[in-house]
Amino acid sequence: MSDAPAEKNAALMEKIVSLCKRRGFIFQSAEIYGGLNGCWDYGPLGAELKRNLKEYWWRKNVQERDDIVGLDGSILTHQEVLKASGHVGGFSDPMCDCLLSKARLRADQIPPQSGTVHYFDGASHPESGWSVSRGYAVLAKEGEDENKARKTARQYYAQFLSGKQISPKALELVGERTETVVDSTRYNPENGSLLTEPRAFNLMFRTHMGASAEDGDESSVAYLRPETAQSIFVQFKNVLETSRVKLPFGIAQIGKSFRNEINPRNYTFRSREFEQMEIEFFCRPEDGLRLTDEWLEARLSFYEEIGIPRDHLHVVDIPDGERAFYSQKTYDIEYEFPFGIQELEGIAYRTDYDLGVHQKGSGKSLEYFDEETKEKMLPHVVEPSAGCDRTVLALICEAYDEEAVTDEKGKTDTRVVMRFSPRVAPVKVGVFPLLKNKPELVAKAREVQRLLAPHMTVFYDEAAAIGRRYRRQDEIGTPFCVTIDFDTLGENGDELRDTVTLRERDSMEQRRIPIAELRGYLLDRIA
RNA sequence: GCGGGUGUAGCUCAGGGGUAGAGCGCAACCUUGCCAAGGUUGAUGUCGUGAGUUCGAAUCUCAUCACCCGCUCCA
Repeated sequence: MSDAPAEKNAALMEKIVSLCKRRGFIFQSAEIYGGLNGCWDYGPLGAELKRNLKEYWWRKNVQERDDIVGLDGSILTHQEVLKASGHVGGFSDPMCDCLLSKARLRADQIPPQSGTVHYFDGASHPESGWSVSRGYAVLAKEGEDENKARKTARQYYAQFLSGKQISPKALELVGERTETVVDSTRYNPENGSLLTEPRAFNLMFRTHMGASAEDGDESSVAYLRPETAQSIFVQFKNVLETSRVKLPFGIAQIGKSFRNEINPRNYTFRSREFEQMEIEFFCRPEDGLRLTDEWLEARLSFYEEIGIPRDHLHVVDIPDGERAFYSQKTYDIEYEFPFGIQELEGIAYRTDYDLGVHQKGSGKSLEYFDEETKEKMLPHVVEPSAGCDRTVLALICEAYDEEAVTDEKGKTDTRVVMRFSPRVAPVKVGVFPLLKNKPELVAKAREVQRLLAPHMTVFYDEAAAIGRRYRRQDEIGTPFCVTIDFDTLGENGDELRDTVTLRERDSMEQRRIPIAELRGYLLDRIA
């Protein structure tokens, strides 16, 4: 694969990041203090965009359905919840790094090895007077040449030469001694090099409840939730008893989750603090697989409705062996980001695993009683789990467009347009007086602003030339602009009195519309 | 976590041991006029942060933080 498209995409991503900052969509968290790794803040426009996404998701999935109810659970999570769910035990993998090759290995996957360990204190190069003092060890497996271990050690010490023209072969090893070991996992099977101590990568944020809790007080430990799903399972019984819902039904939640990602990357895509939009849809076991397919379709339609076309999405049917052990079916919905095809949402049929572990963990029955069949059963669950910030980023990437426009004089320039669906666009309409030094125009424009503001996000702008104001709105994706001119005031006849210019973002076309029709016209197009 | 790169005005970037630069943008004013128009005026920086070297550091050295690329990781 040529790297030209990759460079082009990196440049595109940089333009998007730059626009997001310049126009107030996304800022780096704590920027004036040097930034906080993996954390981002949404500026005025980003906040509107994200709210529009969340509100539309909630409206479609909760308010417009009678089989899904909402929940807003606490972020601080009881440690027993996450022990039962498997996060406390299974959410951290001890890792070792090879001191020589820098390869990273899972500590629990290193095969035990036996042989002779050669320890060294350091190395020197007598001719130049260079030396390094640093402990190191190499395992020579049974039957292996011990000179190979020394060669490996010289390669290790050679990395400290920092640019000096000295061959590793010319290094003298210092303080060699040997020891026989059996079934050690401290050495890289590939090259015998010593590994770093295994370090646990706990991906959960741990904290202590209570202002006077001590760090060592295990009973005070709580976690910031790594997913919103757990509070849904834990509150399953309460929702069931208070909502009069019957299978199949869902519980939906939008909220922040936290994961100590080893390496946050790709702008807001992999953040340490992020927002999820999750549904746990409970059902009978026999309906699980069918509902998983239905949810996939429903979710693909949703993305289409917010302006992400289906042909920019990829559905991955996660094969056997790659799914979580409790899942019988998992689809990933991926989007073509400039930095690669990456996951937006996972739709997983999780069987009765979650309710099962919490029933066991809490000792409380989470069974559902079916009035018709008189049977008690543990519901299965299908989980459409969407990344809110990832979807916002996808909306931004999808909307970004550069268009060459040629004016009457034949001069060409580039118009940057965020082609947001009007449904999610942070600002719905810009309202401008043609000239700001004419009080009548300003007064009329303010009147139009007041007329529309209760119904949609309006941006009033009187600064600079009218063309510039249009372009400014293009860059933040405002789908419509309204300009009040002297015709509006009736200077050119009663026919045009109280009409305005309505300019459409994508086509740049203008039409004349009476102020009285404005509200209805716009509302029809932004719903 | 490793390797490489970057960090100077809101943005894009130039500069380089001796008073901080450009373009664009931004703000104000003028213009009866609709696609980044023209004119006049103006503001903006701990040169990422901290230490060291130096008479003097944005510039050299070290550390640190953040971002980007590649590995790695991603229940």
